[in-house]
Amino acid sequence: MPRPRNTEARRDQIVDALRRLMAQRGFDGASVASIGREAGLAPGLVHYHFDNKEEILLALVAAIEATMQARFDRRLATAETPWNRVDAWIDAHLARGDDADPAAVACWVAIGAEAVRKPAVQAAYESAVRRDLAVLEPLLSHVGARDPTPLAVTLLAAVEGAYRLAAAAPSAIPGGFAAPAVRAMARGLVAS
Amino acid sequence: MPRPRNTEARRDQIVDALRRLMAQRGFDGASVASIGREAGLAPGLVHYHFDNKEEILLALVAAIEATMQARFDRRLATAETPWNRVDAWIDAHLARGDDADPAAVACWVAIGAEAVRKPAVQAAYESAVRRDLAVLEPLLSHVGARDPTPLAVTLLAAVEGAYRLAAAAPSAIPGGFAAPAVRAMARGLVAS
Amino acid sequence: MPRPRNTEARRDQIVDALRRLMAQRGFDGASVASIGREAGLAPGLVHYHFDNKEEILLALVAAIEATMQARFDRRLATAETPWNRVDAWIDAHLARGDDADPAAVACWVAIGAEAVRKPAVQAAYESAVRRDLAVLEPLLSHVGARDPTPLAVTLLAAVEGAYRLAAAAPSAIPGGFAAPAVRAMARGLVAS
Amino acid sequence: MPRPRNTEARRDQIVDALRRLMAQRGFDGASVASIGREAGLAPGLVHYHFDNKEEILLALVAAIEATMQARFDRRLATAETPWNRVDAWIDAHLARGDDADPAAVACWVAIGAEAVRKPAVQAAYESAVRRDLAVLEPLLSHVGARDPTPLAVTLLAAVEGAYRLAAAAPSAIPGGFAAPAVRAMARGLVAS
DNA sequence: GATGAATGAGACTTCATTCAT
DNA sequence: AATGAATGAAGTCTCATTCAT
Repeated sequence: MPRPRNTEARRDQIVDALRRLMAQRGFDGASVASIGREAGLAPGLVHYHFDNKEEILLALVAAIEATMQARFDRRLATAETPWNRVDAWIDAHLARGDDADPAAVACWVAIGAEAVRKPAVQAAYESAVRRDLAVLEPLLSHVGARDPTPLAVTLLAAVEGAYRLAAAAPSAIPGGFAAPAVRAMARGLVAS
Repeated sequence: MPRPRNTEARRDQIVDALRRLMAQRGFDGASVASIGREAGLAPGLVHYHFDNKEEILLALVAAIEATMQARFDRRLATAETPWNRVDAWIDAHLARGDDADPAAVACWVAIGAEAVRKPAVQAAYESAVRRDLAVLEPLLSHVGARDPTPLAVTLLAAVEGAYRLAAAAPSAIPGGFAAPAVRAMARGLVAS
Repeated sequence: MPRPRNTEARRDQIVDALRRLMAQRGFDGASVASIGREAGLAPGLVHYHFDNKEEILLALVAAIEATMQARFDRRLATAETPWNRVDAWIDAHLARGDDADPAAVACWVAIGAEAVRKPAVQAAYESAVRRDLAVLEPLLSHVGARDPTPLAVTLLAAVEGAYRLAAAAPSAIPGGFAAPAVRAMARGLVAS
Repeated sequence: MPRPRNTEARRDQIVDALRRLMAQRGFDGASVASIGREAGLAPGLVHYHFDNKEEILLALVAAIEATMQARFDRRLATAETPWNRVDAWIDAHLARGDDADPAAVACWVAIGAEAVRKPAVQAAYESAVRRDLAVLEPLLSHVGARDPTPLAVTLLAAVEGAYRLAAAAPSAIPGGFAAPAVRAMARGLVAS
């Protein structure tokens, strides 16, 4: 009578624990033991489900990306005009609402820093960036952008920078500035 | 006949060593021992000149900020029109040239991540952000921006995001896109 | 099939190692590494079972106190008169015999010194003192002491001082003087 | 033109700084640098006047002993009867008044602990004990003690124990109990 | 699958002591 | 005498990872 598999559930628990811890303490600050504790698991179990700590981080990158994709899909479903679709992309990334996830934003900032020095994380981060740009570029073409690539990169840069400012300098910037500002920016760029 | 003080020089050496190491390995990856080695100093000497590792990081934040300020001042001296001055600000942050400092960019990305969880670093980072905005806002007013604050924040976000993409996803984005893109963005935003 | 817990046994091993080392070298002289070595454990294991070095010291205070209590209980069982019981208390603390523990005496001297500057140790030491006095006072009442509190404190002071002299100035005082001297002292004090 | 000697004054400054620091932090807790700072001297100067840290401690033992001797001499000068002289000895050690020195008491407790493991300190401590006993024994003879040595040791033990309790368990014992209690004890012992 | 102990390297930091000036 | 930098060993503690059960 084999014991029922629960690997997937366990992995999710662990990844979620890392998300919570990393948002507050960064990656190095989240010890494997603390991850286990946060997930309600015995210390040794973490390494049963993941080969090493970096694997958990990579799984977290994928999880955050998937969440973001889902947010965009929900908004895209009700978008009717080409500009609505661009706004859906912007809002999926920046709007504050029920499905906003400040912990994920803080994690994403930390993930970017890890990507600088860990090749595997850099690869995952770059894939995420590429996929995001691949989604955005056609939307920009449909609102009339002639050379959508640099435009998309610029919008993404603004998004990533807004994350950083929100997470790392919250009291130096006005709250909620990002989504409308980037919408305006998109229009300005397309017009020019 | 007291030994002459050399603390300032030593501190600079140490801060510079951290800059080099942190660009490749992040803050946690740069051990105090490795900083001493990189600076060519005996292990115990680092803690003679700095109380703890975080102090070195704070000194590095100040140093990078000062460097940036100097780059801007150099460009401002030759700027003749209001838009020249805005471009001077953008180029000081983003242009690639003799005085570009990729290591500082990578450090800055790591510094933002540390700011999320270390109050003292957050305070230093926020101060830097505030000072940068205080420089930029009047420049934007002079090119006709009516509400310069959110505009300045948006430009700064784009700059910070460009740093992140350049450091963490270099092969996913075109090199050198940032300065011209942000110039265009500034014009589009002011016009709208 | 979880690994069986052995924390209690390990903690005892560690506390015992500290007892041996501290008797010769004091608390600061007993490094955590040397404690692990003395206990026959891997270096990192000490901090798995104790959060920090002070915790080991507190456990040692409790262990020494328990040993002393057991010595007293053994003697009390055969004491028949009220004065026998007072003598049982004195001998439990001072008599030299099979169950004497010179290492514990040396440790106790060091513990008193640590108590001066470490609040947690002071609290533990004060508790031990209070419990000891609470045991002694009724015994003194039964031999006719009218105001037993200062009397008990004085006897305890003599005991603590005898420890100090025995451990710190062994060749300046006659060996074995303490128990009979304190017995005589008790009689003299009660009579006066 | 040789610079005027000030070695003695400097040594006193340093010893006094150790007295203050050691009372709060113990011997290991008083770093040479902190001693220099407390004395208002440059760090390197401490080792110019003392070969090593232990030498400072030995000088402190001598200083405390001398202070105690002076307190006794002052009281002895006004003592008229043999019991007055015994009381002068007790009060010099225990009475609380203008010339009481709680810091010295705390230091003395720490010194006893150091004596357990440092031969040179043990030697100094034993000398002090011997000298103290050599002063006390004749006084006890004059009040009629037949075998003054164990009696003197017992009184000294009570004094040393009172120091310990006062410094390490201040709130567990009544303040000011010691001097009268030891006076009573002396009378009880001599009578028995 | 799960548990919790075990391992050993390495992190930051403190410090007594020495030395150049 | 005096100053303050320099040295290098050692200390406490953390941690990713492995292992026995």
